[in-house]
Amino acid sequence: MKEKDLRRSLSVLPIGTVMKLTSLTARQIRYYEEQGLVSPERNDGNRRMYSLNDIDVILEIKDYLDEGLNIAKIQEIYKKRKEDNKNNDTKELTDQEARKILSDELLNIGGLNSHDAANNSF
Amino acid sequence: MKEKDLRRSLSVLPIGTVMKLTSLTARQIRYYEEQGLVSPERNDGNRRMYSLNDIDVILEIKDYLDEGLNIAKIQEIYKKRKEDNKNNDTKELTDQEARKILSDELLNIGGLNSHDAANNSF
DNA sequence: ATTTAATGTAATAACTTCTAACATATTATG
DNA sequence: CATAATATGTTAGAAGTTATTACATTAAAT
Repeated sequence: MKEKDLRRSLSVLPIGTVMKLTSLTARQIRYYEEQGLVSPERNDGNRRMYSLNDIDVILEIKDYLDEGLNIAKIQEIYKKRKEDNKNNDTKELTDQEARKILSDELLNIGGLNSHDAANNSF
Repeated sequence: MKEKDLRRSLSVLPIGTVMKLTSLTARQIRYYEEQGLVSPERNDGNRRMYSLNDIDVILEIKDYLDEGLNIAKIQEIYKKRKEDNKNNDTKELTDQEARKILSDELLNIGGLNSHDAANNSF
């Protein structure tokens, strides 16, 4: 399920959309970024562009805050989570996976646009 | 597979994103709309907002044009397709489906925002 | 009583999109 | 061939959206 991951990490949503999807204000969303909890990409005009993964993170932050955690605690959670992932990333990448990745890279030279992009369902 | 359909029909992408994703100009994208081939929603500020389904349609239009079809032909294709769907929509909705829909409606009172929305993966 | 944390608000600049109109290039048709 | 139609380009001005920065405010912690 590689394409799904791709989809979910495409940065295509402007902050206004994120506001609607999360019921947060722009101020809040930017503040969480300021605190290192999200890192949206920027388009050529310096506008923040969010991915579905970003949305998930933001909704999670919202939940934690609703539960009474403060930003500092949430930062700890994410730091810990990142370390846990480190202990997986290196192990996960082997054999079949490596072949798959190589193959994907070869197939995707030229970027998102060939006709196949359509059938990727985005 | 109801949530996926929901996701795919959420109108959250501004035209700039659609341009990047399709390699088309704003002029082209608006022209296809003018010709009745796509119907993006509008946000409160009258900006077009596209869904993933819209993107698929637009990419399909692009393909047809590349293959040498003109807009008129493409319009016919979509008209025919719409009629075919009519002969399914009424048949498809039965039994299990109906129960599922009812249940979904009950669970979703209040809209997109409750905590569950996060776990819906958007 | 203060400080800190999270969010609100305001101002200004820059970016993005909208509509409408006219231009152009390519294809179709008499 | 000449003309009409199709698809797209370009431009201009208005309006919507987002960015940054700074100051204000409310609630919680010390």
